[in-house]
Amino acid sequence: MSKCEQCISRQLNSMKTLTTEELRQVSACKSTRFYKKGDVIFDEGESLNGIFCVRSGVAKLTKLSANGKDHTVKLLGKGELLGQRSVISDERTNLSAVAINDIELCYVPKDQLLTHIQGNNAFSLDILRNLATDLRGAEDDLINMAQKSVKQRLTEVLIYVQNTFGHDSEGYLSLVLSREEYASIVGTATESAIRILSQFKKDGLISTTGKQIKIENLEGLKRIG
Amino acid sequence: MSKCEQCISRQLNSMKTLTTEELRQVSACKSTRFYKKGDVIFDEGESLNGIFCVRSGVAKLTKLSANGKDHTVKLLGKGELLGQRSVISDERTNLSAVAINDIELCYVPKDQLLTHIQGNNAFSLDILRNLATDLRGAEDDLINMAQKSVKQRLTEVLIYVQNTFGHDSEGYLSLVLSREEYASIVGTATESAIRILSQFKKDGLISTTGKQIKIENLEGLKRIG
DNA sequence: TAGAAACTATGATATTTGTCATGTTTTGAT
DNA sequence: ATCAAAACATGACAAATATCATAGTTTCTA
Repeated sequence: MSKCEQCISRQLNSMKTLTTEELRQVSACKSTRFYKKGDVIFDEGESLNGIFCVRSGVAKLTKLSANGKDHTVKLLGKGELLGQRSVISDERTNLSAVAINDIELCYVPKDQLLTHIQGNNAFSLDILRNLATDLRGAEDDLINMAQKSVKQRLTEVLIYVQNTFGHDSEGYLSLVLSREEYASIVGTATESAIRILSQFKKDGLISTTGKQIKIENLEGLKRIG
Repeated sequence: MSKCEQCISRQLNSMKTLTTEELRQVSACKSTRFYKKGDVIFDEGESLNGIFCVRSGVAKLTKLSANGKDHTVKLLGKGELLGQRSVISDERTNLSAVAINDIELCYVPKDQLLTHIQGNNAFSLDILRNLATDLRGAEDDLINMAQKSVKQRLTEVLIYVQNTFGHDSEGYLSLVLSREEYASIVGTATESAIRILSQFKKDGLISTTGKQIKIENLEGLKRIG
């Protein structure tokens, strides 16, 4: 099995502050897990005994609402950690994690995380900073949700997906999401998301080939947000 | 000036994990500040050189939107800390803090906070847990905003205000907010908030005397949320 | 305590968004 | 390659919410 010491993802999160010896310990007890598109990694209300680090693929954090739909709170790509919040505050998860495409995760047991938080101040400080940043992001999202229209929010998500996950040589967004998934992120009805994307096509802001989306006029989109 | 060692508010936040000696240090360099209703404690985009701890009164964190209205993200009462997020991640604030009524705050310089985070593991772990809890709260709020109606959100805010800040002997909510402030918390137009509260009155769920609000039928309200 | 300013109230109307229905296209498994 | 399932598309309509206008009430201050 591959070792944490050589893992590139590590550079992207708090693990980068661990010492060689600490990394060796993590490496020794971590396990790698594979999930297919649509697989549930953990469910809302579960107690986690460890955290997950994304090696490849993309996951989403979602919450089921009263009316049966679910809302996507966050997308997570390479290097990002799942479940650290629940493990740190020792609560059950308030969100489910689902694989958006085939995904490879490293699972690190809870006690490893907690031990190094206790023992390595740089590590805990880095996690502290990450949480602070996440919190700021959540506040910003909340305000967006409260103050912006569905069209504006969808625009921002398109730009975010391009910036975060990139596009292929032809310009199509590398991360392919269904209209339903876009709706779940934006917090609207699937039909509304479809309608707005159709309008964007007519306006020449985007083009599509099946589920694939290509941003044709980034500046035009930005003008909406 | 009063000392931190005897401060009751301390019990309510991470300061409770500081040692006697650490508390003495904090106490030695803290200052107490008074603000009147409506005063700005700090502004969106400011760099903070310290954090604030609420001794008495209530503050709100708000963000100005493009259309000139502002959205209230959080209310803060006795013992709660303002600005810790910005100080920890060493970023400018993304929110403004405003006094909702006359308020007394303790100001603790940044370096005190950071020194004790570095030096006292229990302290930094407690702040970590608090941030994790705040993050969960922000995620829950985001989902509420996305999935619930204005009426449901307003109901929840009324119940929250009663549970958090209590009511007087006659049952009126101790924290008096204008309809505009309720609208800003809920994320709606002031007229919508007024209309819904009027409806609640007609339905016997609440009663009002001027700006004062009294919950008459808690169960009825809960049935809406 | 009078008067101004702020706040509350409510109607009329416009806009945004959601829901339901129905048909077409794309995708993926055999 | 074919077929069923999933996803996309669009119209018609309903519901929720915002906006504008206007008037009454409360609060605060001089």
